[in-house]
Amino acid sequence: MPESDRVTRMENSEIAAALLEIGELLEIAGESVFRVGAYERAAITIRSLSRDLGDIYDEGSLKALQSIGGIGKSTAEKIEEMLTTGRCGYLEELRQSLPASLVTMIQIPGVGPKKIKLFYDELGIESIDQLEEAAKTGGLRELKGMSAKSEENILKGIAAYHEHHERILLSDAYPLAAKIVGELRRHPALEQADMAGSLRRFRETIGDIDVLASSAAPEEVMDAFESLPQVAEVIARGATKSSVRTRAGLQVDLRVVAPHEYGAALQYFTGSKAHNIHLRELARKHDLKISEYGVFQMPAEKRIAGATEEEVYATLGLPLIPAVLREDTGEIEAAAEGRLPKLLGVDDICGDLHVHTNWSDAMPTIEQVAEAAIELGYAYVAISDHAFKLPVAGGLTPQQLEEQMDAIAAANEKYPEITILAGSEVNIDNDGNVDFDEELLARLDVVAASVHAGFGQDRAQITARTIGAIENPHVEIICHPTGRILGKRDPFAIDLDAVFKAAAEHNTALELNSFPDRLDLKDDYLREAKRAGVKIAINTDAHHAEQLRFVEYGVVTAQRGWLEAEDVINTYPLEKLRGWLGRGSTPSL
DNA sequence: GCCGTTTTCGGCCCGACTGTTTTCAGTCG
Repeated sequence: MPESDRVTRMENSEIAAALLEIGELLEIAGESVFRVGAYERAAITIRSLSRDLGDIYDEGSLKALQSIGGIGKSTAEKIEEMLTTGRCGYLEELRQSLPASLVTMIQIPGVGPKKIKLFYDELGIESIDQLEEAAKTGGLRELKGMSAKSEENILKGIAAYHEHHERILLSDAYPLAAKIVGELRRHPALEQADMAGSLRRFRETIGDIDVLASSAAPEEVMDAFESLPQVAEVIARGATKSSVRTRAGLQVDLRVVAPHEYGAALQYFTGSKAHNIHLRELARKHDLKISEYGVFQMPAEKRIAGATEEEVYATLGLPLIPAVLREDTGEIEAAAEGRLPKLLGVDDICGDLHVHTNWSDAMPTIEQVAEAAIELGYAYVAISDHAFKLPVAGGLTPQQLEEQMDAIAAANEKYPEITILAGSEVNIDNDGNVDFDEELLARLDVVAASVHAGFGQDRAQITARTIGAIENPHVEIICHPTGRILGKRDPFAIDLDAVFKAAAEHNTALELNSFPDRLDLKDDYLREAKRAGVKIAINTDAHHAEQLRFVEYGVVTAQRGWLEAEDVINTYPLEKLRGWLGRGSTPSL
């Protein structure tokens, strides 16, 4: 296919969005929940693909599309239409019968497809603003099943939507959740408490915080929970469950169960939804029923497990599946076949290969970086400041880089307990070349290269640039390969498949940037990279000494990508790392 | 709409809470 056509071709994210919208419109129209769910599942699957649907289609046409799990004939045909024409006739038809703006109302807490349909049919309401107006003027209470109370709740839901309809970063949610769990654990009536939900799975963004507790006195625990200083409002309260909204606008759900049910509840409450559905389907085939209360032998409903998660999985003949893997992307099959990965941990990390100092745009001195790295128990840390073609970040000139190498040599004298590596984060220009001449690059311990400009370039160009850097024998790591910033900037249109292939061939590592709003490469892509034989470097890109601790977010993301220690070059001891870098064992002084 | 070690048709995970319901629908996770 000529490049000019390729540029206009719909991308995975656009196709996924179209399928999701189809599902949402069908849901509002009152279609079967299974049909709706099929579109939703297809959209989720497509979002997690690292390969472009266009490439898959070019290679194997409709049949290749259908070989993707959850995509059948009908969806494959719609994808084909979108790829070849850039349009989806079925979606356009649906938009004729129902206004597309209705789908945004699904995001209002407490408002679902049935009510949206009701408001549209009876009152012609098509937008959140119109709904708000109707609720304020008492226009909804006349409708069947509605009252003044319902209007009040809808207004609350709209306020919550405006305040907080985007997911928040893992790094924002985690400390808050840890504090809440910590406070609950101090309560005398409490037996156990843990985070659950997407937070326990360490997803990169979090919709709400789920907390699970066990106690013989649930009322007391829920009272204590609702009295926490962070709580602004109690949304719902039942016998076992309490939902609150924090002052920051975040919803926190607490579920309190009996101690003997804790494992089943933790399993259920951790999710993901798709993992649980798959697990429960599997259970049914074994004449078992899994719920948050336990595992039951059917049809007698005899309870056979539930105190621990291990027990729950064991009833299906499975080992405990780590929470980070529970996304129904093959972990249940892998567990059954005894091939779950041996996930790496923070303790496996021996050093950080991408840290900035006050020589360029960051705060800490070389010495402060060294001390922070020593505190983390690292064997090495690489100073990789910006290079001169990025003047906005105070990039180092060749002269300054040489001076910095001397300063690093001096710091190595001062801190014998750690090896400070001389590195650089060079810029990949439009032709795939990088800063500094070969002689200078060769004298460094490690060179990392990044795309820092031209994010909007087309796929061919941005891919070619990156591959140019991968092929450069002096470049060992490609930093933040997709350039995304969560909530701010989309990934650029890079062909990761081609990048993985080149990186594997030239033995160039790709970075997992641990900055909480980057996490780039992301989990799904890490897994694809591993399959392609690519090595990963889990770096922080720290600009403050404290940010070296962001490595924890990188490690959990790596776990979600099924990575093992051997896949990650900075789990290697110094000599092995030097061997991999191919720069010999003589420090560059 | 998808899918198949009971099926190419007939299923599709399971339960809590709210509000307005006198037995349940809608929403949520």
